[in-house]
Amino acid sequence: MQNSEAMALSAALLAVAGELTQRIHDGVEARGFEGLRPAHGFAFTRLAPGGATVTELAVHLGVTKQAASQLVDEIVRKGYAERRPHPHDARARLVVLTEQGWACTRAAEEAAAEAVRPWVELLGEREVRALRDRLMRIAPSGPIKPNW
Amino acid sequence: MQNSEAMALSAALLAVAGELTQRIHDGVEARGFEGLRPAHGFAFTRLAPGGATVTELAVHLGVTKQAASQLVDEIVRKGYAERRPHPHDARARLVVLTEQGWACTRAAEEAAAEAVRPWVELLGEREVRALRDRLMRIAPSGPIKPNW
DNA sequence: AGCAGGTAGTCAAGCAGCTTGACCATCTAT
DNA sequence: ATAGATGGTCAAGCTGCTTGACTACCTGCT
Repeated sequence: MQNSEAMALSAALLAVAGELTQRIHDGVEARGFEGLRPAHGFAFTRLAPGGATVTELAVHLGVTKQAASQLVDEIVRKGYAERRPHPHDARARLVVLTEQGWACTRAAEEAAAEAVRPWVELLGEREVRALRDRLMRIAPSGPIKPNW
Repeated sequence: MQNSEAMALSAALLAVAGELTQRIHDGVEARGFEGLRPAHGFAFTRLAPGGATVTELAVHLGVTKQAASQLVDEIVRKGYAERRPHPHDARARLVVLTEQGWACTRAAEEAAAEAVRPWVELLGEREVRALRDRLMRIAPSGPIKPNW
């Protein structure tokens, strides 16, 4: 594959990602969850399964644990999560979503579906599923680095 | 398309975009262009065709013109671009890439090709081209908002 | 021609989110 | 039992962005 093709692919991917992020963020706000940034959303996806420690969150977000701790402060203060004692480690605290946190997560899913809808109209559902499958095969499992 | 599917697609897209950004950035650095951030790369793509004014750059990046001006200061100081008088407007200045700026752009293309290579090995060139075509059809023309 | 309002760019101050560094409490391995 | 590693927080500092204010220049209307 030529360099210029690779660059065109990269540019398109980044442009789509940027717009998607914006649309999901706007959709979440429109549903009444304010004062959140996209980084909080990335945190929610890590917290959702069964909670996580600050350090785990820091690894997932690709930031220092101080930054992660500060982010947790914010979402706790706003009522989206709470710190509970960790069941197996007295040093650690398990950060889990509150009911409001779950509601926000569901709102994000709705917003994502809304953001993707124009793609379905343009490409068809079959093509969008194909896109999803290809992306999922090349998606890394490492940290989500939002800082670019 | 279900909400959960849309969310999975979004997550995969953002993860891939994040990793791609990181790889291109690393590749550019490995080729000897240091002290640059991904945002500079987005600026270069706007400057490349025939230069741009600070205000045009600001719109493209989705930031204030003050921030864009500051970014131009940086890449001028580092020798990647220069400010020339605008041919038709004495208020404006046309920011154009220097030879070093072009060299950096070529390095970014090489890095992009390198970053995409594993995808080609995994999916095949035909599939990656299909991915590119789909993404280009849904890519917006608006500002690249790197701040998420 | 001349003036009013809009636009390009810069200077200055402030802020938000991140980093590095230091520290204590607790866990784990020897 | 003790030494080192790990989870978390406090504090200070930096960087890239924002808002606000200003000058120089362009454009359209009278």
